[in-house]
Amino acid sequence: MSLKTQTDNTVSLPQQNHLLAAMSDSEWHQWEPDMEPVDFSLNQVLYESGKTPAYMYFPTTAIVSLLYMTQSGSSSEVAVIGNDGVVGLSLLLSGSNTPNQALVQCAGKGFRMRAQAAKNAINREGAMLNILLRYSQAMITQMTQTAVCNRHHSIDQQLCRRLLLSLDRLPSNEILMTQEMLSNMLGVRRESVTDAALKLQEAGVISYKRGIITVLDRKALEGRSCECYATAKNEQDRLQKMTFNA
Amino acid sequence: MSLKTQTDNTVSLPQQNHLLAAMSDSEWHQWEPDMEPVDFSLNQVLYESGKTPAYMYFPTTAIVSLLYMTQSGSSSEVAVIGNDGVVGLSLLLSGSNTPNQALVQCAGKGFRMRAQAAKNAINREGAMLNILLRYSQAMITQMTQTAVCNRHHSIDQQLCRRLLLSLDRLPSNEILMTQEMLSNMLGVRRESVTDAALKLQEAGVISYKRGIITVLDRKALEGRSCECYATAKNEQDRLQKMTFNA
DNA sequence: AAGCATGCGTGCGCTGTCGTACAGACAGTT
DNA sequence: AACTGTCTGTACGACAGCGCACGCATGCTT
Repeated sequence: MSLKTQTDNTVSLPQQNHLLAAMSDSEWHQWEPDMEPVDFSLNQVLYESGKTPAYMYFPTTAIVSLLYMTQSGSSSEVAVIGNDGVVGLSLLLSGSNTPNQALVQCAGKGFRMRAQAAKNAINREGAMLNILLRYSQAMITQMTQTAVCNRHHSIDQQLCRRLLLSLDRLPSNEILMTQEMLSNMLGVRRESVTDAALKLQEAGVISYKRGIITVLDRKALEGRSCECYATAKNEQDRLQKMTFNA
Repeated sequence: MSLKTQTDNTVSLPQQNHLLAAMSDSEWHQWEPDMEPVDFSLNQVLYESGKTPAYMYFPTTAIVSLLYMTQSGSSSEVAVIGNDGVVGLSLLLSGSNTPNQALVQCAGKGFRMRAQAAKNAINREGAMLNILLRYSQAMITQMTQTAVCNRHHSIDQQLCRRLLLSLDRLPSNEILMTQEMLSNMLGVRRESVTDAALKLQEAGVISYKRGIITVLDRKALEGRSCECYATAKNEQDRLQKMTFNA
């Protein structure tokens, strides 16, 4: 794996994560002592399927995806989490494991908090509980959309949607992602991704170069993507707005 | 629609719903005044996509499915809710709407509570909050599994899975469901359901008769279904056990 | 500068599912 | 007993996506 392995020495601020940013100062001071900065490296596994997460993770520049592995070895991504969310919701919802794997899709920074500390913090019943509940709703929306998309839309459309999901969580228009990674996320053959990506490239929407995708025309990407992208994004934005107006 | 339209005069008890049954007596007494019995009729819409649910519904003998409609008019079921759960989780998670429709798939009884009363009750911070949170986790598992299943498994397998989901929530081995209803839930053509159902019938697993499916060999159904059924069920059982041991 | 692993492009036959169109069977109604 | 709407079965061409098997290009390594 040779995709940009340089270490990033810049500092990341907690407020870059939307959920942490939504906390009041006073509540944040309660959380802060238990919160530590972390570097996420590409393909790092944050937790395995069936195991209880040891931490709750709040990405700032990193992107994590929740992958489900089938018995036959193929995989599918069911949710994408960036600086808009948190990894380890099951600690809030059940204090226990989930049947999927959390994999770092884009190296970067973030913060984490030990499972027990997170549970304690949530139980202090501050505003964070509601913030996390609303995020759970956004997560459910995303999963719903994934299910529907898997049933009804073409690989071409799904690729566009997936690229937009990454794009929304990145500062630039450059996505570091091989076609093989994309195929694992979409749950399709690598060759199918090649085909779809070629179409996009020929149309001048993206340019692809050994694991580096540059998005040239975002509007076109949105146009070619299925409704799923817009629907999930609208819902996410709506819930986020509620959080900041609370 | 002529599938058994007789009115059922038997009484249904709140405890038939697993979530209500898990409440302590003292907490139940706080909820009881706001809880009213309801009859769910076949194809009744409990809430529309995009609207805020007016009630939280706790089915006892009825079965409700959450359907997502695509722009092109096709639909897909993303979750099934029977006496094991509650319809209207978004009232807990965001106090607001969800992008799907709740449709009664099997007429029956249950209880309901006005949205505001439900929110108030939850905010009293009894054990019910945790019960509902755990159920949210089960719901997420079910949706995850639906997404994966839609991607990787055949219609034959999915039909088996779907029949088991109904079977688990019904007292008998008879399911009242036309092939058209099944096709709407699975998000496939009605003819594809016919094909799959014929295979099952020829193998002696079910017998099909104008909207009445009789399951003859449940084990065989489980064997022919994909892993998704077992996975989701195990997780659901695990969470339910946690609830009752709490 | 050569070597090698990784990532991408291509071809081909196969199968599952779709779209469409229609025919037969059953149940409730008059 | 005939009628009508609903539910189920059948047929066939089209095609998206799969599995497999290559070949080529690129960029890091030594």
